[in-house]
Amino acid sequence: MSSPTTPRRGYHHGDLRAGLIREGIALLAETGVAGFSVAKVAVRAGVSSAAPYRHFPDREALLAACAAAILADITDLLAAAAEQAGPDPLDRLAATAGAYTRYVLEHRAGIDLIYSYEFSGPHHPTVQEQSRRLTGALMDLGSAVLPADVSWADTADFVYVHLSTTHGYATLLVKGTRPPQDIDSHAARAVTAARDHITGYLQRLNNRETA
Amino acid sequence: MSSPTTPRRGYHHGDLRAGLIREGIALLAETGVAGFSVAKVAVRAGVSSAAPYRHFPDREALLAACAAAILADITDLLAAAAEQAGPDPLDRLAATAGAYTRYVLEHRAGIDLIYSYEFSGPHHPTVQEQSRRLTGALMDLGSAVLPADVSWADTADFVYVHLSTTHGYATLLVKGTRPPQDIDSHAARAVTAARDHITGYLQRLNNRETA
DNA sequence: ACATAAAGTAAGAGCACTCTAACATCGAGA
DNA sequence: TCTCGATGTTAGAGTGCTCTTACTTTATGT
Repeated sequence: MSSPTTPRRGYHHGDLRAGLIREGIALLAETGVAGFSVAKVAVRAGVSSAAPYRHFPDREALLAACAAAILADITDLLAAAAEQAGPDPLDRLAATAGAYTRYVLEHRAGIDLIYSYEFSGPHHPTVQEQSRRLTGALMDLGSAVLPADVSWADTADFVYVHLSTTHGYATLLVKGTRPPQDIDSHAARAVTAARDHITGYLQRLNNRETA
Repeated sequence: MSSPTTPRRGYHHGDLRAGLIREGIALLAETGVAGFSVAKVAVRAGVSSAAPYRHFPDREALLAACAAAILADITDLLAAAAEQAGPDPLDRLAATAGAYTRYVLEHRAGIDLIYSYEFSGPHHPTVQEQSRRLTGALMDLGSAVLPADVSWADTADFVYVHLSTTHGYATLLVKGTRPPQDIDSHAARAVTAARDHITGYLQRLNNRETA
């Protein structure tokens, strides 16, 4: 095996499958799901419009592969951000909001995809698996924040709202109804918003116990 | 069931413009922006595929009209929910989260549109105006919750996060990665999440002042 | 060396959609 | 009543996309 990163040296591409996913994600970032087409991805990857069908049975399979790749990237980034945030559980969970926001701002519309398609169904097991990885990671971080006696279902709700808050904030930012600022500033605001939600949640738990 | 729209009385439709918008919103709810087409909307409204072009210059104009109508509906619903919530400002703002969630769950994917297109630009003044109406209403409710000395910019941030949280929660629900429950229950959770964020935000303000 | 499979290409059938052009019908005012 | 503008209709040109078929090129194992 010689260098595996040879981009299109001759008739064969080298690693077209990975190239298509990469260009697919880039196209999604620019045009959203609505503007996605196998033909455009093929052009971007520098191959004929029939070539992708050697690697994916149809358009939906390529979309699913992109969705799975995005989910995997996000999960890795969130885990890394939590790791970098130090030992405090609240810091760790809140940090994921910053990483998520950063990713969404950098990859723009691609995010719609991972929730938008019916990829949650058993028809796309790869996406489903990556989705579970993401929620699993968040559940670990979330349960570390909450008192030990909080049920699994309540933890799931809590984590779900945390993800929702972050996702909503980041996606609305992308759509650009707000004055644009640098990514760092946006990410910091997302972390603050996440902290506010977490402390509000904990305070409510506390009030309930002392009542 | 030939008419969710006004039944045509003869050759002429009666109010095709409004019918197209209504069916456009319904189609968006079913297929999302990706599945939207003028032709399909025309079929749903019971007219030929050329008829819409008497009322809208092109596909984008019809989409914009749908977006504006959705925004107007949401704004009215949020205002009504706040009114019904009573006098307490926190109750009033939190109630908008429930109304928003309810609307999104009932209209499903249509929500993507109002943020997704570049309708924020000056090219679509109607959408822009409805968008301002929505944020204006939220700003009123938001500033009533916060202490009087909070700046306009900080209030805007606060309101933005409130909307983001709600939007994210509702849209993730629609995409259905969670076990489905009745709308009331989801709306109630959205209100709780909004309250958590609001109290967390207020607590942070308080801590800052007493520091 | 050579058969074979994997991975590309060119060409095109078939389809849905956008939008235009020319014509038909209806309602309303002179 | 009669005409005219608004609002429908049918027909179709043009575009772009998905996916198939048949062919070409390259990598690889024996």
